[in-house]
Amino acid sequence: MSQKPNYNLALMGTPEFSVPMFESLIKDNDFNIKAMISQKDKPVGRKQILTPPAVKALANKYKIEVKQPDKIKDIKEYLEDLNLDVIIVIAYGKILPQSILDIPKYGCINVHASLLPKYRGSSCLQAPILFGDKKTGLTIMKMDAGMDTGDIIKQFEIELDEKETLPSLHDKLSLLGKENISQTIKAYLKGEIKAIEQDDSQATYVKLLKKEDGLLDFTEPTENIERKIRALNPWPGTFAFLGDQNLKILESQGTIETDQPHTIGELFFNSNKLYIQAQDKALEISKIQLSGKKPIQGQQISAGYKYLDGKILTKVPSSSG
RNA sequence: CGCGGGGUAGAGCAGUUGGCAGCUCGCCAGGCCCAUAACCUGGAGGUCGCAGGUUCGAGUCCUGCCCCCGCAA
Repeated sequence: MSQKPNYNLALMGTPEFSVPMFESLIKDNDFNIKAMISQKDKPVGRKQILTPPAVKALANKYKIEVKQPDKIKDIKEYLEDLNLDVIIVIAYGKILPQSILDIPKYGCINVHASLLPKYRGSSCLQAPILFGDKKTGLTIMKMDAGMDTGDIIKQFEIELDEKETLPSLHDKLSLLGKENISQTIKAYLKGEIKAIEQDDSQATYVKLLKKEDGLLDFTEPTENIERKIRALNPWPGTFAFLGDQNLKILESQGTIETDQPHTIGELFFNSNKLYIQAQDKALEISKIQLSGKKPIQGQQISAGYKYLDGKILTKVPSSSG
């Protein structure tokens, strides 16, 4: 097995999601990883500490050269000199121009966390939870100049759990990719798999999520709110306003039919559990965080926050608590 | 010096104009019950983040420091 690697690769990616898949490619002796390309270090947290992207630690571990260009075009010549067979792109965060896509001999291959052509775009992990889908998956595809429009090499499906959350789905798909990426790409490069065009008529798009997408509207059905809480935590988070302060709702449990009338958006306790009244039913809230406080859950809520009983959550801050 | 909230019993919180440190839960012991996350009785558990200052007296007022968190990114 002391063969020389068959293919020269460059890896492009940024967050934790890419790491297991990249590591699996790095460990494969058929691949020679020439470089890793990632977004620049970003300021993070209250103190704006410059933090490197997750893949950078991986690159350092395996002594792979890392480039973090302002603009991808800045490293065009660098990439051309690497004599690449293929570039693997996983959650890089930017759209690649045709001039870059053309560099590797076999083009660029992308791993996208949805069953394309469904959920093209940025929030493909959140979307299936948000819409209550039964299944989602990974698409490995050949990239073209459009956003997630390239020909499909192979897809892998998974079932969504009823309690699926963003982190749990993230980990499942990341692991699924880790197990399959290496052989799928090799099979494609050897010509054993033929990429198939996407059916554009079936395409749907999901936008990049913003902070305000996490604002909860209790005039919606309970079911929607419950999904939203599972789909949007920890980022961008789900919240509403309690007076002028921000109340994060981090986890919910089951729903109950309310015999007593409650106002929409009203918090109340029932058997020491906290509920929020939505359009049709009330939703049990099992983990919350108030501004300036740590997240608390379960019994601790009724222990210290009994005063929340009867308070109304609103979509806009108001001066009176 | 970006804005703001906070550190009090194992956990979550309250503590008015300075005057014996409290609440809910948990924990320990006992009781009740066919039974229980229910209920009753009793109990343990605190250097009130750290240091200094004002005062007859500081959780509370003043100064400095450490730590945690929300907004913003």
